[in-house]
Amino acid sequence: MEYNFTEIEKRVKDKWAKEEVYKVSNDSDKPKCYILDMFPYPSGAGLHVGHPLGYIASDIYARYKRQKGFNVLHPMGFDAFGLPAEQYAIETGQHPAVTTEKNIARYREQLDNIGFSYDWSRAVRTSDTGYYKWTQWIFLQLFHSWYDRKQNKALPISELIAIFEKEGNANIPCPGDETLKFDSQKWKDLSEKEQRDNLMQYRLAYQGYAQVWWCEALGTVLANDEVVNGVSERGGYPVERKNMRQWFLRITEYADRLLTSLDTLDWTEAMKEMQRNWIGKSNGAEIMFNLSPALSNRELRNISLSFGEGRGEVSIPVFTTRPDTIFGVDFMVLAPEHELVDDITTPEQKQAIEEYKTYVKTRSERERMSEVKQITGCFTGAYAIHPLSEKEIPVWISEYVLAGYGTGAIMGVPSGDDRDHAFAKHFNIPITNIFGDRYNGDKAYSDKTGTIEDSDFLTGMNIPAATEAAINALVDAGAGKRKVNIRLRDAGFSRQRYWGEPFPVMYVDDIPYGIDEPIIHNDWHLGHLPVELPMVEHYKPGPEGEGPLANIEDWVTTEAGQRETNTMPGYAGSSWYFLRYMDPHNDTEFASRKATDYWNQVDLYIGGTEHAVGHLLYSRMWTKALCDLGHIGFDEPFKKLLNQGMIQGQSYFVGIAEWQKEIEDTDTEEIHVDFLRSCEHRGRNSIAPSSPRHIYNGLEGHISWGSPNKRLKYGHLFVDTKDRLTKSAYKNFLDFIGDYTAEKRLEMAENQVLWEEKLTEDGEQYIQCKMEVEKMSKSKYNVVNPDDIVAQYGADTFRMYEMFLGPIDVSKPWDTKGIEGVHRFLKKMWRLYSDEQKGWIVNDETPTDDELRILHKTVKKIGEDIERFSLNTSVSQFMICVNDLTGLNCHKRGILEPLVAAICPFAPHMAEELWHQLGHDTSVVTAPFPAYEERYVTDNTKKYPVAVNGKTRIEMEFPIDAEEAVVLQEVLADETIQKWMEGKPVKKFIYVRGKMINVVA
RNA sequence: GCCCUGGUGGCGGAAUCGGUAGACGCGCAGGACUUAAAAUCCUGUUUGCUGCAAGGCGAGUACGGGUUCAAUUCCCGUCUGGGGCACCA
Repeated sequence: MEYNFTEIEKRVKDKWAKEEVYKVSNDSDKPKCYILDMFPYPSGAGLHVGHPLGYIASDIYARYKRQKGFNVLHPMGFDAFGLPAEQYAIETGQHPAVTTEKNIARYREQLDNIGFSYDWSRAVRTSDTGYYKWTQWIFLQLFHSWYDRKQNKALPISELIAIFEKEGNANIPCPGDETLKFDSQKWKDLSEKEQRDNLMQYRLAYQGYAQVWWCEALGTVLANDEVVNGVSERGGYPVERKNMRQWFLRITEYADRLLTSLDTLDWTEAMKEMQRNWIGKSNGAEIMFNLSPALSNRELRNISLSFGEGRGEVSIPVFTTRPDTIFGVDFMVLAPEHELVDDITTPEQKQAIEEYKTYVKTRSERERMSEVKQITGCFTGAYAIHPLSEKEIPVWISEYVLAGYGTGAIMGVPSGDDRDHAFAKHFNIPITNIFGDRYNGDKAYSDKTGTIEDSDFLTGMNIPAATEAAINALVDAGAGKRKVNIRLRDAGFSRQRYWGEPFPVMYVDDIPYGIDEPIIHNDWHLGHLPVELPMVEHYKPGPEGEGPLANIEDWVTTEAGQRETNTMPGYAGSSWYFLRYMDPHNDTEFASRKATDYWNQVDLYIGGTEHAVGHLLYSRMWTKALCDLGHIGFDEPFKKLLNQGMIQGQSYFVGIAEWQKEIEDTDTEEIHVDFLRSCEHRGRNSIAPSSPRHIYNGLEGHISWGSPNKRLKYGHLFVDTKDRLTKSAYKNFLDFIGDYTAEKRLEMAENQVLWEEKLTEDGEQYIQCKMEVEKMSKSKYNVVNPDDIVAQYGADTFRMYEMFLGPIDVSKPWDTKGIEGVHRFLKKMWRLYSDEQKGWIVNDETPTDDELRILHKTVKKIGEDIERFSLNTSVSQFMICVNDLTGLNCHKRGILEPLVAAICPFAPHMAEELWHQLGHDTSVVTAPFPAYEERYVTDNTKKYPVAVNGKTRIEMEFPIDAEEAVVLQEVLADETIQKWMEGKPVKKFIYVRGKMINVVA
């Protein structure tokens, strides 16, 4: 019987479903193992071959662990709220719930097709009310909490109120507003609104202001993704930054813990490094620059900031990591949004500053950070006084200083910082050199070595010493303090959108309350979770850029108060979903403490690096907060993290031909290669210089091919192995596109294509295409659907091929060319068990030592490879094993039965079928992973490469336990070795047991 | 721009802790079986020089340096592909 994968896989899948083999219990004597995939966002494009890469790897690991005797939790679900569904709703009028449902059904089908061992009874979707009820509940816990910096943990806000009533906030610095100070009496005298405003400055979920992309024409707030080249993607309307009241999560309070507990995690160093950089903790100083009273706006005298208060002037704080360069300050730069800009600008500069600010409103943060060559800025007319030298320093604004980072102002040290240097050069600001000969006037000296020069009392000191001395002097002068800065910002948690979790918040007299607070909860039926997302007729934004929910008057206005109309962002649901899988149907808690204690941390989490700082940082914070508040017993969600690389698509491009008639040299005419009509234009045409003579429509002319920059849609389906589109493939392409009548297609294929001069090996005309590797995406017409591959080769081949492509953490383009080899391997393995003519051929003969060695070495390597996630080499090892056993003509049960159990994680369908045919009633899924015996995997001799002076010359065989003296003697006796020694004495003899031998002459 | 990461035959990749570079697979070339095809099997396949041949000599892991008896692996610099940069998920 031959390997009929279609029939086998169907039968096996039905069996698994019927017997519920993947159902996981929370009660087990076995050790637990929690293996999780980052759940997908179910987009309309469906699953493509890139998605399953990580899923297959985790599935192999999960199946392996299960066979190794663990109780394995391996769930899957859907991150179902999000912008694309809403965008699609805006375009087509279909409700996101409907399209999301459809997309999830499609994903589920595609996932099932690949044979994953998920316990689907535990599946979650973030958009289900039964799920987001608990997302809202967690939000309320954060809202009702504050962060105690002394105990280093989140505590209920009620405890904070008790402290305020007793002693005010003297001992509790306010994270939201450093200047906020009150004693117990003052607290008690505050109105309800004032008290709650103050509490808001402490809450872990709080309201503040943030800039968003505002599009006047669309009347809506846009995501970064929806802004392309400074205009809205939809419609191309102008956009600008606008300040809006938003919800935030106070993740900055967790910065230190997020940083230090990274050390407890088994993540790649790169991933930890990215998180460390994102948190961006740096030591330095905050330095106050007072405005020069003589030269700055006199009305300012009454304005003052917290620090530097009492100096009677306006002061601008800056943060710097290089206080040692304080005498190199030649100018100051404020972020254009800085709150003091309007106040300090002189009347003469007012107009210029306003114009500049208008320009900056159109710029994204990304552009402002990355476009370093384009230097812009504007002088405010104000001057600051250097805190130590008392020199006057011009105050500028520029887009390269961001409002959200540090204090939103910097001291410009052009001789020591590249961007400051470029700025000073561009605006002709004189540069003070504080690095002596190391600054040459052309390029800033930004190295952190050497001494500081021409800097008063710092002159001659090295950088650490100068840093200390500078800080001390600034502190003495009352103009500075030591400061630790973090780059991490509080996370914006509101979206002016429809398709997300509604906030469990109501406004009473414009004061936001959690709906579980007495004012809402006690008197009305409204105080219960979930706050369900209401149905809407349309997705138009509300007034003033509010979300679509603001349009539903009946919903917004309740007896208890006005509802919050923002919704939560995509990462809300995904920040805690790993907990829900542990107890997915619990309707009294987000998950029982028993369940979270049992499953505990995720033992292995697999997903893409694109989530390195977003999702992974927020879910770590949520976990810590839930732990602090006593809801779970661990404060890190993902013990081990593995990143899968991206599978990219192959896109094909063709050049447009330009044809120049022989008769009139100047008159060029573009040849209408009609299929190019279905190609998307990309970039500019450039005409190749060569112009071979060509006959087209009976006229002779010159042809020049443009550079290949027209996208050949779905090119990957039609080109041959040499990236050529042949005439016959072109006909298929036309049929596939289906835009033309059959006659027209024939006409196009026959007459309207300019084929290359040469023919293929098979004598066919063709066009040479150019392949480029791009992200696999529907919009690039290069997606490959796993269903097609599974239909053609089977799920087992697909699984093994995805693994065989290379290490899971490396990105690579999808290429089907090698899949035949993997498929051939499975067929070859099948033939060890079943012959096409003879049928089942497994016998009960006693295995030979050679056969046992092959098996045991394979089992050992597979186990080790899975443990270190080197799944591509596992596949190779199976191939070697099957090749060897085929060579030995081995059909023995003693060898082949363990082999089935070993390949089960990779090719579960085939394994199940063979297992059954081997006579087992139970599923192979529960069969123990075979053990290996040491005696079959160790060799007692080793063929050593023998090198002279590092160059390998011969191979010599020695017992594995050979003594060095014996080896030395034999090696030196060898003729070839003697020849290469050229009679010189042995300087050094290197014998690494089991590895190699090197003689140094 | 900043942070992270990759670069090895015609192609995907292997070499796990510094120890024989190119395992395994694809592709290609030649052959066997077959009326034929499919399927299957066998041989060769980094490159240059040399040899009738077995073989021999040299070069080679993006590029340029360095450390070492020995470097794909460690260090410094350069080029280049990919991901992220706070409202795509």
